[in-house]
Parts: sequence; C-alpha cells; structure tokens
Amino acid sequence: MQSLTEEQRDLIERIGVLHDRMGIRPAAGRILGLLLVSPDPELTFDQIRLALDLSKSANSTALRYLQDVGSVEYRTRPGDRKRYFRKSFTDWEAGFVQRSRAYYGIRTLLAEALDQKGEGQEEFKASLERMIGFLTFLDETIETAYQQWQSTHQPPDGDATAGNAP
Amino acid sequence: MQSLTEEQRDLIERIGVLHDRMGIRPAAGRILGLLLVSPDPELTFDQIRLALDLSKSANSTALRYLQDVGSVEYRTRPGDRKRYFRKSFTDWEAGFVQRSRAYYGIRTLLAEALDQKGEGQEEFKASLERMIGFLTFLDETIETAYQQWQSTHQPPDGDATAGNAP
DNA sequence: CGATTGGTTCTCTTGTTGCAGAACCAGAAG
DNA sequence: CTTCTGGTTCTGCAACAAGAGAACCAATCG
Repeated sequence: MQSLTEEQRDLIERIGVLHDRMGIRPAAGRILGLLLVSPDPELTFDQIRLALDLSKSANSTALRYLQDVGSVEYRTRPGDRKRYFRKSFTDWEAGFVQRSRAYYGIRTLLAEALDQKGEGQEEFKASLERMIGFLTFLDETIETAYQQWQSTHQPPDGDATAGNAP
Repeated sequence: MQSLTEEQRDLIERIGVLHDRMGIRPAAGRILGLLLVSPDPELTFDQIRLALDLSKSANSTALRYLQDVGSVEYRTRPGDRKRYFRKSFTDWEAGFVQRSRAYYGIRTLLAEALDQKGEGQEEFKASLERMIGFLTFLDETIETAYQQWQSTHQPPDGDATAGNAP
C-alpha cells in the first residue's frame, strides 16, 4: 500500500474526530476515515493496523463493531486467507434517515409531558405544543423527502453489498 | 412544591436517559425532565436539588451548563434572593435545526475525500457522490422546511426570553 | 459587627472508556 | 506432528467523566 500524504492523514483524523463526537470510538472513526480516503479501497487487517498505528486488539474490536453496525464489510480472495475490508455503502440512506429521525424521540416524551399536565400553565403548554408540532412537521418532511429521493434515485444495483452509516 | 407522582418521576427519568444518550450528563438531563414535567414550571435551586436528590455542586454545575446552552433560564422576584429556574423555549426551533444540520458536517469531509482522489475507484467515487448528493438534498429539505415553518408560525411574541434545546 | 441564606468552586472518590500487550485459537503449510 | 499466519479474546492500566462533600463567597438580616 502506497503511504498516505500528509493531507490524507489529516483528513482521516478529522473524519475520526467527527465520528468521535457522534459517540463512535476514536479507533473506529479513524478506520472509517482511512477506508474513505485510502487510494486503495480494500485494505487488509494489517494494512489498517499499520496505517493507523493501532494494536491488533483495538483494530479487531473496532472492525467488528463497524461490521455489526453495517458501516464496513469484508471480502476474501481465492487462495488468500486475508480479509479485505472496505467501506460499505449499501442501504446507507435508510440507516441515516432512521438515525436522523430517532433524534425526534424526544417528541413522544414531550407529548407525554404535555398530556400529563392538568389545568394551568397555559403558556407553558402552548410552548410545548409548539415544540411538538415543529418536531412532527420536521419528521414528516424528512420522511417525505426520503421517499421522494428513493423514487428518483434508484440504487445503481451493481455489486450491492450490505451496510449503513459513514 | 407538591411532590411528584410515580408516573411523573418515571417520565423525568426517561427524559433524562434520552438526553444522556445525546451526550448530556445525567443530572442535566433530569433537570430538563423535571422542568418539563413539574406542575410548577418555575423551581428554585433547592427545589430542584431536593426533587432530584442532587448535591449542591452537581445541581449548580448542571444548571450553569443548561443556561450556557440556552435550555434553561432563571427569573428573580422582587425582595427575594432566590432564583427561579425554568425551561427556556425561545428560539428553540432555530437551535434544533442548527444542531440537526450540524449532523451533516460529514458532507464536507466526504466532499474533501472525493476530490482528493485521482483516477480509478470509479465505483467507489460514485457511491461517495451519491452519499454527498443525498446529504445535500436532505440538508436543503430541512432548511426549506424550517423557513416554511417560520413563515406560517409566527412566534406568539409574548414574554420571549432566550434559549435553545429540550 | 456576626449569623444566615443562596449559590459557586475545589478536591477527592468512584465508575467507565479506550486501548495495548499477551495469551489464545483455527486453518494452512511443511 | 510442528510452525506460521491472520485474527480474536482476555487482562490490566491510564485517562477521563460525574458527582459528593466541604470550603468558600457575597448579599442580607439582626
């Protein structure tokens, strides 16, 4: 594997940080970065390990996690015991939209809070209602938009694999 | 302060957990829950402390954080040294949309990854482009939806205060 | 002045996270 | 069989986060 430029390494780190802040552990975030940026889109366990200076255990654990959540997959090659890991793109949109909408989980709880209230606090209840209305609106908008996207962008149904998020 | 029902306490905890999972510390999440659920929408430092069984330090720190991010504010009353904390709703939508769109920060990095690539990896680049396209589309959708909401739902411009997220 | 109230900040404890290192395991090769 | 290769699992440690308790500070009251 040709070694990476300074710029590429930096980009990988920034992708790592971004995932970090979404609650994904650093090593996994960097692996995603590497697989996105690498000139070779299929890397072996050891190539990843060396490129990112990770221990075998950290690498193995992170890779397993990424496969579990569908962000990464691997292929094998005949007569070769190594695994070739790569970023998975399949079904990425669906997963993204789902996580995106999960963000609106608060709406349910706000609704509970609202109808658990009795008389009084009219202003407060109005604000709550407004929040709930807005969340509902956004949620519906996203759902509609997603369907629209799906219908206009048929997946290029090539060697589709299986996967999820960035 | 009238004490809370079992149901209310439970709802507060669930609101707490939800915030927890969004990276907000437990004590702060529960305070938000309490302020949303409480029959009295304005609570003093000590009422919060006692209702949630928090130490003064934990309470103080969490409240400060919540004020910093604009989710909570306080009022005072003439001839009373206490602070009356309450949930802030002002500008909540804007903050929510902003955080929501920050989620798309990955798009910038994906674009960098894409145009940092040279020849080859055509399939991979196509997938990347598709991701970027989708993120752009969603982002624009949300922005448009937000503007639409704004124009149809003028804020009730009452005693507006200052604030942000749930 | 000293005592009380309302809240803040400092220090220490506990629990959790993220990872390295080493032991481990399965399949292939000799 | 032994040895090597590719990867997984276990153990232990360092760094960090969350919060309790106590010391502290400022304003008010007597």
